[in-house]
Amino acid sequence: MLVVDKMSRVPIYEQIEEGIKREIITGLLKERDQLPSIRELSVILATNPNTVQKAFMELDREGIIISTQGRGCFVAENAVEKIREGLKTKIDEIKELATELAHAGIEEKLVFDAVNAAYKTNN
Amino acid sequence: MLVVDKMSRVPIYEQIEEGIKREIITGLLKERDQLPSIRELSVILATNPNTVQKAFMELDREGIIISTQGRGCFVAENAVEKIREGLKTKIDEIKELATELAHAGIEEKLVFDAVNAAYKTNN
DNA sequence: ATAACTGTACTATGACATATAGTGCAGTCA
DNA sequence: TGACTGCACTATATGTCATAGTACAGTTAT
Repeated sequence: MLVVDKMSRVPIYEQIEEGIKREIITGLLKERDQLPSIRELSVILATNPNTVQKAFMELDREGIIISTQGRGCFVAENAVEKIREGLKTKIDEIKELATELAHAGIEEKLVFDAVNAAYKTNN
Repeated sequence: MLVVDKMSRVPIYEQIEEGIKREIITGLLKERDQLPSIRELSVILATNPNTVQKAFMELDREGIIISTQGRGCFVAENAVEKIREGLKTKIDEIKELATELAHAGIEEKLVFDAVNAAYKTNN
């Protein structure tokens, strides 16, 4: 279920983006599926339509959803692949964090364990 | 050498914080060393003294530096340890990122390789 | 004591991002 | 035609960040 945390420091529109991506990745939303309308989702999430629109515009720009005036928004054909490509930048983020930890003298094993734990509990 | 990127989305005061921490971790700044004064550093970095002050206040709050009125700011006795403690939260960040990658079906090996590369180039 | 340095504490301002509110227009479809 | 859709605006409020300036208090060397 898609939820947003208004207390979070990460912008609501980004939370919506990530939430949609997650639902697509987990298969809760399938390719070609229709998304709830902007107005509808804004009611569900208790946010402003403009905020949802911003999230959808970004997803459209990334080619993850296709929005057409009058019809609605749909999950793109190759959405999963697109999301996976985007996620690879997260590997760079991990690399950056790992570099800091290496500098700080944190043992590599601790980092490996963390990664392993993440993968063990999500298969 | 401590530098700040004014174009970055990460606040200058945070960049200064991280920069000081890095200089301490790498041994460029040793415990009990005196830091440049707020005004001096603001000139070096071409920023506002208030921005440097904000960074120093935070570092003082974390117990990484000791600032005393009239004397200056000094690297705390156990600064390295304090920084290392703080860095362990970065492991959690890695864990979170790895979880997303796991969900997305990115192979664990790619993540391991990234971590390994980070450690290989920083020993 | 004085001067010159320190950190610290304010106020004020501007820039910017985020979120909200409201209105209107154009496309789609039953 | 009517009810929905996305989309494009303007306007406003808020919060964070950075800058600018002033002032005060503590330390140190002279």
